[in-house]
Amino acid sequence: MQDAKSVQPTEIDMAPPQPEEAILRAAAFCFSDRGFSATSVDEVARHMGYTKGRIYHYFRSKGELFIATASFGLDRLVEEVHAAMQVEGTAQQRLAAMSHAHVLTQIRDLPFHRVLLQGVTMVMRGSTTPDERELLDKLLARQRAYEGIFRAVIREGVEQGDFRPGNLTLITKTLLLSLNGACFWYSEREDQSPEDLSMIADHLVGQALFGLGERC
Amino acid sequence: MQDAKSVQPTEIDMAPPQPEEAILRAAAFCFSDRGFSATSVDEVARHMGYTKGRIYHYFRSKGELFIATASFGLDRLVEEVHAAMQVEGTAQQRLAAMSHAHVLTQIRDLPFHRVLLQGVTMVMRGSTTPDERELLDKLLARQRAYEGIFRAVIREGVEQGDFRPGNLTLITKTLLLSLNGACFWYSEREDQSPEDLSMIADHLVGQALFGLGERC
DNA sequence: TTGACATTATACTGAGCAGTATGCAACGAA
DNA sequence: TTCGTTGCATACTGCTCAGTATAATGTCAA
Repeated sequence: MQDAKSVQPTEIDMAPPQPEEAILRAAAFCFSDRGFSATSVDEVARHMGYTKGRIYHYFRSKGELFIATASFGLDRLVEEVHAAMQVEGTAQQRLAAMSHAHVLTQIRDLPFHRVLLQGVTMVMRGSTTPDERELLDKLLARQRAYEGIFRAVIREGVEQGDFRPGNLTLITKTLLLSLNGACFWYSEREDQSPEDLSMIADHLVGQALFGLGERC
Repeated sequence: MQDAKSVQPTEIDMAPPQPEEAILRAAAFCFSDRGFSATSVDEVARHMGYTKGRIYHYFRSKGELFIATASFGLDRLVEEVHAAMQVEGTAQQRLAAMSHAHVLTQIRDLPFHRVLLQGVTMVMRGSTTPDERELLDKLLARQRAYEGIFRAVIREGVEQGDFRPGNLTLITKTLLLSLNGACFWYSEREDQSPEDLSMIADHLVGQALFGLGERC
């Protein structure tokens, strides 16, 4: 019927066409649920209704799978926040837009972002191959760069008198931690309409930005 | 020389007199460093220069050890914050004192509090004996109660017009998460004099309380 | 001195798991 | 049709680890 070949399936449809992404989703679910060490590769495979062979066909090790999963989450954040920071306005307004995008992106694909936070740093001490080590370093560098985007905008806001001055690193880290709240306490319960989610995001952004001492 | 028996060794001296506490400290270090699942009981024992036998003499399982470790941290928080909330003054002043105590207590025994946060909830899904389950439930209940103390004071502050109103649960969770920042990014580097620590605590408390919209 | 109990080490067992080897089916190209 | 290649499943291996059994040592009381 449809010419399946002509339409490169770029985005997420009902069934993920790329096996890689299906694996990543299963991995995100399991890793975020039980942690890296407590999750077995067999478990991830079973969660998709497949077996280990499939995973090791696409990923070289459990560690690589973990890093790829976290990386996937970070990709989404970078995309969305980069888009959001293009809005015109004061540093404060841009920071608000970025924060909003950050929270909404996180909530949309919560498992990935839980994995990303789950101590990419802590979880994989030692016991990593050089290959994994390299991937991990790249991921950490990108994470720092992501944080740097926020820091730059905050600095601008401080210089423009929108925010009160202070230790920029501490300010940034505290802001982002507040924004990450959903990763810690959010659980998809009954209702949770898109409006609810937006409300939660509004609240988080509001309290986090208030913490910067905006427009007082 | 000294009559060792007459002086019940209540507090932490150079060498912890209670084997339980020595074990808890080693466990806190290891668990916070590599996570629950990735830490073996042998590792904890080696970290003290002892062997597994010692640990299993005092704790019935690895899970119980983990819960006891987290519990120990929570005990300290409850003690200190209860003391701090006795200060006279507005709700805002009491909350500030409590927050300060919270942060300083955390930094003083960081490994314990990292364990406490390390997803007491997430880390131990399934695979727990009924005994462990019961201990875990008690711990979680106490954790909720601890959060409740903060919520009560915040509510009071809102009623007195010190803080802007909003979803009390979200406000409380965001406040505490901000205060917990040190558990995520603090690393004991070179200097770190008591003054530095106090400065960090001041900053965290300041930004977190500002987020409540105090005295605007 | 003896016996009961507390404390710790050592040795062992069984289970779970990461990673590998191999086989097999489907598919496209020659 | 045949052959190579991709995409998986199945079976196996070696290791790590929680928990246990046992023994050795110390301590205190009678």
